[in-house]
Amino acid sequence: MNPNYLDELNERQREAVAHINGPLMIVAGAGSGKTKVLTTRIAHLMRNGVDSFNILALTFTNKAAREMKERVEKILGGSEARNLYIGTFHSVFARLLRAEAHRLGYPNDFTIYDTDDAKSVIKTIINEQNLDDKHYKPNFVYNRISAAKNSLMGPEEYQHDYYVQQEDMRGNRPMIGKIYEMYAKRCFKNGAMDFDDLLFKMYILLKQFPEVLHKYQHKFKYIMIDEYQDTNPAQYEIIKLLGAVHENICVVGDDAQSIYSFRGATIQNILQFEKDYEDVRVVKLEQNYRSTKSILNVANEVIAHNKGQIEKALWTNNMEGEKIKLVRTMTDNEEGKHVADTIAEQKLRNHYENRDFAILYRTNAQSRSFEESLRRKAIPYRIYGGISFYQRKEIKDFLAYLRITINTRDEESLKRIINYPVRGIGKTTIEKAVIYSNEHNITFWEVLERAREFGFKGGTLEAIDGFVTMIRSFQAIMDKHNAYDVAVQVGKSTNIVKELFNDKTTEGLARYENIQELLNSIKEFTETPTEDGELLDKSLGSYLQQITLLTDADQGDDENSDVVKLMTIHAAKGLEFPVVFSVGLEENLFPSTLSINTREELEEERRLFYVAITRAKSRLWLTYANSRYRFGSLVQNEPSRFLEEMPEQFIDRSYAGGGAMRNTFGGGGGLWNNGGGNNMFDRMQKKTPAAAASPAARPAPKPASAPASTHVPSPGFAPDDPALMETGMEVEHQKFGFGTILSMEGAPNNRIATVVFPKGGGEKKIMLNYARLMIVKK
DNA sequence: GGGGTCACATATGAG
DNA sequence: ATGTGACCCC
Repeated sequence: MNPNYLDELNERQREAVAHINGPLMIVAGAGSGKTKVLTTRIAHLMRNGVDSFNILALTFTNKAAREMKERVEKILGGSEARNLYIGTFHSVFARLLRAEAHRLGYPNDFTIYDTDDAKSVIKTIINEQNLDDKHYKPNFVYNRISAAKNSLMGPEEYQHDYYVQQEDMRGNRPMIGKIYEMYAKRCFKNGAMDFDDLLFKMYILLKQFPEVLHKYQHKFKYIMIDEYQDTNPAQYEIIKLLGAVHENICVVGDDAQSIYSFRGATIQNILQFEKDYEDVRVVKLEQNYRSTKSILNVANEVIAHNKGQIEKALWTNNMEGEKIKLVRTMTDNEEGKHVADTIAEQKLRNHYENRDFAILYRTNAQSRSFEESLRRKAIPYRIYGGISFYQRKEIKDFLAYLRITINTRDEESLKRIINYPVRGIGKTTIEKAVIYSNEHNITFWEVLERAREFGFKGGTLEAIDGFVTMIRSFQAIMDKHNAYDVAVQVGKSTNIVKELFNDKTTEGLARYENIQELLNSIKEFTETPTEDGELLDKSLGSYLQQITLLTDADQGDDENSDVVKLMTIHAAKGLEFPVVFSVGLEENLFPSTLSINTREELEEERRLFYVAITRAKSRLWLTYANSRYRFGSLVQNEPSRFLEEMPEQFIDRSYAGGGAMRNTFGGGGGLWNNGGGNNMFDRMQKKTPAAAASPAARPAPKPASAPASTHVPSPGFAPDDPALMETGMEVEHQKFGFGTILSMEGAPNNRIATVVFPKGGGEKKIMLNYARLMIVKK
């Protein structure tokens, strides 16, 4: 380690790094070298005799954790760094829970449910309870439950909390407490925890088992928390418990960047930190190393509109830089076009590369117009966020096999795949099994294991037994081999890989590629050394545990790819880019209609805008459109109120036609007459590139979906009796054409044939009772 | 089972 | 505009 590492820091940074014992709060403004301070501090602790095993550092994103790990490794070397506990709240707690789960009655290889899994369970319960899912929307119920857990409120407390009950009564949803209770029971029965449980159960574990608390209090003598302004009450209490003995808690945060209240975060945690502990040392990092003076001045003035902040003054030695460019366009499509044009122009003029640009928006749905315009100009880009790879159906299906192999209690996964690929276990069978499992208070899986005992017969029994045998064979592999070996076998035994390979439609091809990508990533997992302390555990269990906690943003972000980045502002927190486009600055969109009802909500939107501005290093564009498509119809929006909060001298409005001023007269339809009476608009419109050149206003036509191979039935086509069909026969189908029966399954009176149609899309499962097949050759 | 049609809701943000 | 869930047919 460079012995002069302290010299590379400014005075404030050094003060923070050098503080070893006792509570410390680092108020770190945007771009003030926060990560550098955190990593250097870890090195400094160790240099002063702290054992690497005793340090815990918690972040919010995998990305932040990875960056911290890498930088600490660079300072310390890999072997020492490996002992540190650095990770996200969720992943670290998942790991600790995995070690202690048995105390809570959970299997150690418990399954982690993502949001979709959780909502699916909730939906099942709502239906079981015969509640109207239009009124009890799974999404809404999920959010209530999530909020409860984040405030450490269990089902009991929820149902007895006066205030909460009042709220549910007002919305006429008195059953949410009951649903919560059943949901918690179901998750427990399934051996599953959702994201919020990783915090909630962690708290319960520490609270109920003093010996566990004691153990970790003494293990983690030094605790560091990144993005402290985004912690929720559950995280807050856990930190408090863990740090209670040594009080060596170092929190780093910026109240101006608190943007996660929807996840239960309370800005109060950081505002109150000084009152939580005795003798809190507060260090403020106020020098910004990232942005130009123009950018920083605009950011500072915007955020000054919020009340009740920790007092600080962010400044920079960087040069003044260009003014912030404000752009108005007519529609969202023109907005996209303008941004793409500007990127092309800036690449030429200022020698930027694609990777220097980021387009930041308020909602994921806004990405579309930018994708189109970038594609049309052949500018490579990548979208972060949105539907994650792991949420794709085929991926979830495949993972469900792996999950079941690890944890047979997981009914959610079991139901997903019990009849995928089709094996003749239909709705009736599943419903029966659910009833038996409830009656005998055993798991769904146990019903399947004892299928004969429960009276399943014939083809159904055969199918169930076959399924059970197959899963057991996976378990046998799992006991001796790594995650990849199991996955390969799953692909083979279930026929999923082959089936997708034979599907030659565009979607089928994409699905096949996704599965291949999944298999590759599992392979990669087993072949690269694990970074976090859990050394070289390449088991299936270890793989599954981390996979659910990955986000799209964590996927192969290779530094070499030269692409424009598109993401939400939330996803951009903690990142920086030479050139930023903050787009869609319109009322109803940013600030969002859903977040302007209270001062707190509006202030959070403003902080979000602040985050957007402060991502930019040297150039910043702010854009908005007069009208945009929403739900297929055009809606008009006024410019965002935030645009009025910026200091004029740092803003270049020449592309905005003065339209940034809101209509102060309150007259209807003022969009075209506003701007405080200036007549710039007509002149400026002509200068707008978007208005000047649009030779091809039509979007490129979408590629026609793969032409379905249309089969014309033979002249004398007449379906034959299903009872006559046997394996090996050649048959004709009205649509799929000629094919050969490969195999048969299912009960005698409900047989399912696997038929390969060389010209009709490969292998198909055909239910003989319904499909009309003609025997061509026996 | 699977493919088609139609109605309908749907979209803040994310581990 | 796009995705889904219910419903119907073969």
